[in-house]
Amino acid sequence: MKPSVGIRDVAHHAGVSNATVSNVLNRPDVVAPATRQRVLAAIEELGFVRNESARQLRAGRSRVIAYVVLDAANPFFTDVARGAEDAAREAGFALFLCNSASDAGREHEYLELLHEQRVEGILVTPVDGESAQIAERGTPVVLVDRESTDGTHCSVAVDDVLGGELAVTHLIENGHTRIAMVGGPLSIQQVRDRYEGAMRALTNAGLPQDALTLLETRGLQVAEGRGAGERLIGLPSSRRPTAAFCANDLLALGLLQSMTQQGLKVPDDLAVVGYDDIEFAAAAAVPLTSVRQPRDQLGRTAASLLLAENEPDHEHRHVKFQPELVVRASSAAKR
Amino acid sequence: MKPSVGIRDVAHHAGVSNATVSNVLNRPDVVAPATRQRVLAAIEELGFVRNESARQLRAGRSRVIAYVVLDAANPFFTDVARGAEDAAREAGFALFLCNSASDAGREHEYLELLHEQRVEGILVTPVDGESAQIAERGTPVVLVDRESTDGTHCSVAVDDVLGGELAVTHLIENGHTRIAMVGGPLSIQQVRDRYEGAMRALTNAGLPQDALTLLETRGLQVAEGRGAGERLIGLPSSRRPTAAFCANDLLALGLLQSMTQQGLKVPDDLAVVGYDDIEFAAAAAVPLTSVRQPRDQLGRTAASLLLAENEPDHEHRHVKFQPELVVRASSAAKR
DNA sequence: CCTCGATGTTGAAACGTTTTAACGACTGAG
DNA sequence: CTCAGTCGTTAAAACGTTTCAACATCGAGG
Repeated sequence: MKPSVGIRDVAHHAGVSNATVSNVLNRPDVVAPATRQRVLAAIEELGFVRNESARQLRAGRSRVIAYVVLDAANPFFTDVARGAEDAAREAGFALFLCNSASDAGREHEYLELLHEQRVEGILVTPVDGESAQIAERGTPVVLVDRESTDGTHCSVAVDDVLGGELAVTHLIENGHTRIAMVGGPLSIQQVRDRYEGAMRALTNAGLPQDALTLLETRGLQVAEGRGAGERLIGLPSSRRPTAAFCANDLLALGLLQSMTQQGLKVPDDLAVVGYDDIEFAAAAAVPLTSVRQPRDQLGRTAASLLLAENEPDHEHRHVKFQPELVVRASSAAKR
Repeated sequence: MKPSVGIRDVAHHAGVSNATVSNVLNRPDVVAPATRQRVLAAIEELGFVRNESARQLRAGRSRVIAYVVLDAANPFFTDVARGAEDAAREAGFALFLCNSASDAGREHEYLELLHEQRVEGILVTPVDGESAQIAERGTPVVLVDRESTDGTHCSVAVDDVLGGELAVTHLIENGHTRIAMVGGPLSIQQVRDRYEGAMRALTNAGLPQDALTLLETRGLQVAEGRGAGERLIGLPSSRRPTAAFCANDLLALGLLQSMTQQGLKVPDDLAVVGYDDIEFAAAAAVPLTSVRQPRDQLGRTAASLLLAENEPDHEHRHVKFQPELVVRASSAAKR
């Protein structure tokens, strides 16, 4: 471990004061070119690396924002993150990604750490409905892909109820009257909303509530989708739904996989609709019908709102985007 | 903006000294239960959040490590990250993810920032071959999925040459003698190594070097795979390769997509082998033959090596795992 | 009654920056 | 020759913690 060269070592080595070195680092224009050269040379020679902790402690501001993501393995979130990063970077900030992996405990730990780090702001797609966890602690927080219930934060969301409605309406129009909704746990708001939308579609079409069966999963990963598929296959074909609406594309892909594995045809034996329209949806075994969300915009907007929080007369805003149904082979009309 | 309550406010409010508050935070056992309660109450009441910058400045250590990833949208890397995070968390560290998005500039910026932040250590899957960028700057660095050329860092890698060899040998055994290698840019070492392995397979089989055509792409994303597919389709079928080895699964999925879109059959018109065996490979339009890497272990091992760097008598180590071919429908034997 | 060790608490000195007000040296105008 | 204004540089005071040696207090053992 090197004895850690500091700004004063550089100063001494270049024959100037600490203040001048600091100026070279932060306001290069204010220091005479000759001196600047000398200082830069010293920095280079000593291998000086500015200590961000000290800088931040004194200067009071940080140069990073963070995004606590629900599941880093879900391409939907990495796409959102990408949008957020682009916006952040344009404003001169770096973005750190944290993965809560749908675990409320982890989420809490990360949020706590980020608050302590005094990052400039935090984006978060929370695990559970209670945004109580996400209390105001001095650092601006923006909710992503989730509407702020109590108005204590800005939020950027997509109308998930509408999304669910679009999906199931589409299935109904294709002649399905026995439909499964695959998703869970219901503690995740996105799942609840999409379910609600699905029910609304039934009502609109004059179908009974029990036309839709909820097949609750423990998570939103591919493996859970496969599990749901096995449960579906286990049903006698007379009672088996003819269509499934999945709360996200990972579930849908898993479902698809177990169907083809068991020799059932999609969409003939089971029509499938996913959610998010991730890039892999189009490349799936059967190209997946899905509800598309404006991922990039979601991220960009979230970052913008976050960075606007420091403005003097800030009012919390709630932006809501509209989803869009993308029809592909997995939900072709019933014969 | 709250006037930011500090440790001394808490101390004053609880009628103790700063030192005691600090003790409550860091060595709860050393302070009398009654006092501890009083301090905790004060913390709660004032909404105190410890300032990590100050803590780190004084204490000299950080509680986070970071992973600078080549492409956060590639599930391969998020899986590696997951392994690294698990290992880190077991050792009491948090993991921050940074996305270089295959951009050397971004990578450099993130590394610089992380050095300045004095994180406990950095994992990185570097963009280009020159690990010169990743100079020693006082913070331990471990190379992930890339072998350290000059031995200045620990590294954890998978034998990519062998992987390429496995893939192409498999194709040759299935009767293919006109093979395309899809991948790029060649500045990425993984691509070069896999290419080298592919060539070696030719040699082993006694095939001429020109049995393998390199179809260089600008990146390793799905879209690039689609592009490569279009280029392949443009060839007269007499000269078109009968098999393609893709440098990763994203490319393979894109390739697959453009094939089916143009009505070409996989594997009949074109056999396809991918690399990484990401979860989506098995769920693809045609289940993808792929070279599997031990993603989770890669991450776990990398984190372990990183955390071991602080040991007094540390020697840089280079761990190399073996890849494994997973055969699926996309490369079924030639008729 | 004195001494000793154990137990809790504390004052003050760091940690490495940024920032502010002040300083001296010039320059050109009056 | 003075004065005002620039320009470049600097000393010193923060920023909010952790840590360390020192200090009370108290009960037990002699």
